[in-house]
Amino acid sequence: MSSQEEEKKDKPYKLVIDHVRGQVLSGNLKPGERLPGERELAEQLGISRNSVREGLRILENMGVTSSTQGAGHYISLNFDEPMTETLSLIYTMKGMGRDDLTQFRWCLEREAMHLAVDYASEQQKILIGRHLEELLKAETEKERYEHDMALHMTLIEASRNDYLITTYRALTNVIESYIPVFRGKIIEGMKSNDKLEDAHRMLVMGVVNSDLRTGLEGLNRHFEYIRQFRDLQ
Amino acid sequence: MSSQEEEKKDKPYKLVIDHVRGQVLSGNLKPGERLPGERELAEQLGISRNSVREGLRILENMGVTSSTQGAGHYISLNFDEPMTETLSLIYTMKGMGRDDLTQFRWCLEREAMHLAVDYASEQQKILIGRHLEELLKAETEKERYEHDMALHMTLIEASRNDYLITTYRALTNVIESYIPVFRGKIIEGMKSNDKLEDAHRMLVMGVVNSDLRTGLEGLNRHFEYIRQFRDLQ
DNA sequence: AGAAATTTGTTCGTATGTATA
DNA sequence: TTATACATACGAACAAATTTC
Repeated sequence: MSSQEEEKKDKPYKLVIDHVRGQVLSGNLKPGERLPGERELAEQLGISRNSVREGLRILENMGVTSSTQGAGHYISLNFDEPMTETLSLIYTMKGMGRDDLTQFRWCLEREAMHLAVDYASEQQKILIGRHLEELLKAETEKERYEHDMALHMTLIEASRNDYLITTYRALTNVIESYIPVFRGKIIEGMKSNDKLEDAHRMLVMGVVNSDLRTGLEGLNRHFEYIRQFRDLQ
Repeated sequence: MSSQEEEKKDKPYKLVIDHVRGQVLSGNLKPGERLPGERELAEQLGISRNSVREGLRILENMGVTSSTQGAGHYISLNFDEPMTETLSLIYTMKGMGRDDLTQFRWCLEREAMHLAVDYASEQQKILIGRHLEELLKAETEKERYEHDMALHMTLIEASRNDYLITTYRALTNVIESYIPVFRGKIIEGMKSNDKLEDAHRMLVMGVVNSDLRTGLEGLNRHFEYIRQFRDLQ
């Protein structure tokens, strides 16, 4: 017998997710507000408390809700971190290629540069300049890596586009999982290479001076340089 | 008292996620392969079966694993759909703005165009052409919307960049949740507007003829047109 | 301040349907 | 067909933290 055309009875835990999503989207449930108790939800949805918990765990893991023992479940106020973790786990699990990742980063940073020259705050301009200084005088691999990442992240944040920022954060997490591979190739190369330093200088100068042309040129040099290492691989 | 510096005892369900992630990343567990039974996992990790289930549910929801009653849990072979749902739920819940969304789509499609003129397969060229035809002769709002989406999705897929494709798929889902709002404004406007039709024609022509300049021009006209509706809002 | 009630955290037990040999 | 292993789902119990009175 075919078992495909049966009525698809959604699994109980999905009821919870849909219910909460609906409440949030309808504005009925706002950030910071408390959800009904697990037992009450179970009764409302006609499922067991265990199933309710499975659904709530998923929401918690995505960063939509957070729970405190003894208190209850709440709609999250700031759920960047768990969201980033979930996103990056998804990307990582899919096992996508590094070339695609680099290409995608390039794309996002280019867009960010377009926006950053218009929207970067004074504070962000100062910050990205500081990251550049730190990067140039860094002495250990780890320092270089961290200031490099911080510099690029500041560029992205200066775009003030939430999708851009969120997506890039997740990519950064994915890169971390590649580090054992990347480091030996790219970071080591960064050590004594003037080209990369110049690229970073131009990139930052573009943001600070709202000079799109210079910023994009720096970005291009930066990724052209990285691309070399791909070709050697 | 500060409660930040306590030993962070990971919640039981996180042990499951980390365990599976580790097994997948180490190559010890490959797509299609079966996980240990829930009871066995519970014993291995020293937690209860219910906690194991919570962790597995999260992985299932992200599309990393799938389970069949009676058989067991397996590493997914193709987990695009659940992954997309999770991604879009995250985006939706974060409640990001529509302007940011449009800006981000523009960015992704521009990059896709750059790649598509080089990498689009013959089949994809035929497909995107067909979507254009269908779009031009569509009569209902729903038809127009669906062919429009399919056309843009084909462009993205022609880029052959997994990150681009995955991210855009999620965005498409987010858009669906905006439809009640969008439809009255944009789709209605599409009905009798030649500018948008021309934009789509140029866009497709660019992909089919590997003509980057034309493709980008079509893309720009397309999004410039959409931008109008933002300003009116 | 303290006790009681409420709520989540975690586990165990059990009944049921499904897949597989 | 039968037997076994397994996931599914529910219910109950106790621990731990919080809130409330």
